Amino acid sequence: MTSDTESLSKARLRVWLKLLKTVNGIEGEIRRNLRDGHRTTLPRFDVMSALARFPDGLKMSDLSSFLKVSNGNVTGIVDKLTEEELVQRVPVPGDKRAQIARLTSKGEAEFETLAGYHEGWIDTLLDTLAMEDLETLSDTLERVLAQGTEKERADA
Amino acid sequence: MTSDTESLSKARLRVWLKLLKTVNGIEGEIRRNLRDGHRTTLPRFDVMSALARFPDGLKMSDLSSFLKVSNGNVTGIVDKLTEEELVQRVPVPGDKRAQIARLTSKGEAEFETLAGYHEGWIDTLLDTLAMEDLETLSDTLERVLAQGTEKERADA
DNA sequence: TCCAGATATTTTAAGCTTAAAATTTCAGCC
DNA sequence: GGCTGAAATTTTAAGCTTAAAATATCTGGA
Repeated sequence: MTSDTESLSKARLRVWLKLLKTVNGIEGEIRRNLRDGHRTTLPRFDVMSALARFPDGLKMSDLSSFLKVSNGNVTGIVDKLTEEELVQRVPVPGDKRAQIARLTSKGEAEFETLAGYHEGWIDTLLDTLAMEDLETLSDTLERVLAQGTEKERADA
Repeated sequence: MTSDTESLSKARLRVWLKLLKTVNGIEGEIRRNLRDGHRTTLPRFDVMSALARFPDGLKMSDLSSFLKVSNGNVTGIVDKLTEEELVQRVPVPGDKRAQIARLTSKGEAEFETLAGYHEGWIDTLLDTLAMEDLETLSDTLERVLAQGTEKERADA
C-alpha cells in the first residue's frame, strides 16, 4: 500500500468518525427535545412520520421495510401508539394475515405539531449551512448512498 | 417567513434526512460485519476503541463521558468484556469508589485486528470520496459541530 | 470526630432493537 | 377437499440505552 493510499484510508476513517459524532449529536438533541418537551420518542416520531406520508396507511411489513427496522420492532411501537389512539390498525379486506396501520385524526394533528417543531430544531442545528453547502453536502451523500446501493446488489 | 427562508429550512430538513440515511446505512453495515464476521457488537467495539486510545485505562466515568453514553451503559458492556478477559478493572489507589477499565493484552490484540477490518470497511463504504471531498465534508461537519457546541453553552 | 454534601459506580425499570421461532392465513396444486 | 410451502405478523430471548434510585466512598467544615 502506498503512503497516499494509506492516508486516504485514514482520512476517510477520520471523516466517518466526525460524521458519526455530528449525526449522533443532532439525533441526541432531537431525542431530548421530543422527550422533554413532547413526551414522546424518536422511534414513535419516525413511525408517525412514515404514516403521515401515506394517508391510506401502510401494511405492517411495508412500514418496517420503509423505516428499515424489523417487523417485531414496529409491532411494539404501533401497539403503543394504538393504545394512545394516535394510530389504528385496519384489517385488509381479503387477507386476514395483514393489517394496515394508519394515523387517526388525533395522530395526524399530533404529528403536524411535532413535525413543525422538528423542522425548527433541524433548522437551528443546521443553521451554519447555507444553500450552497446543502447542495454540496447532498451531492456528496448521494454518492455515498449510491455506493451503498451497489454493495447491496453485490451482496444479494 | 419569506419563501426563501422556508425553502432553506425545508432544504436543511431534506439534507438532515439524507445524512441520517447515509450514516444509518453505514453503521448498519459495520454492525453486520462485526456480528457476522467477528462475533461482537458496535458498542463493544466502541468501548475497546476508547480504551485503546488510553493505554493506562480510563475511569468508568471518564469512559462514559468520552463515549457520550450513560454510566450504567458502560457498566454493562465492561462487565461482559471483562468476563471475556478483553478488559480488566483496576482499583484506583486512594479512592475505593473508582475503578479504571483497561484493555488486557488479549483485548489489545483483539482490538488491533478489529480496527484493521473496520478501517477497511469504512474505506470501501466511502470509496466514492476523494481527498478533496473529504476536506470539504470535514469542514462542513466542523461548522455544524461548532454550532452544537455553542448551543450546549447556551443550555448550561 | 462527625456529618452533610459531593462523587463514582452499580442497579433498576422501562423502552428500543434484532434475529429467530411461533402462529395464522393464504395460494397453488393434487 | 386437503396438503405444502410461502407470506404477514407477533412473540421471544438477548442485548443496548437511558434516567433515576441506590450504594459506597470521599471531602471539607463544625
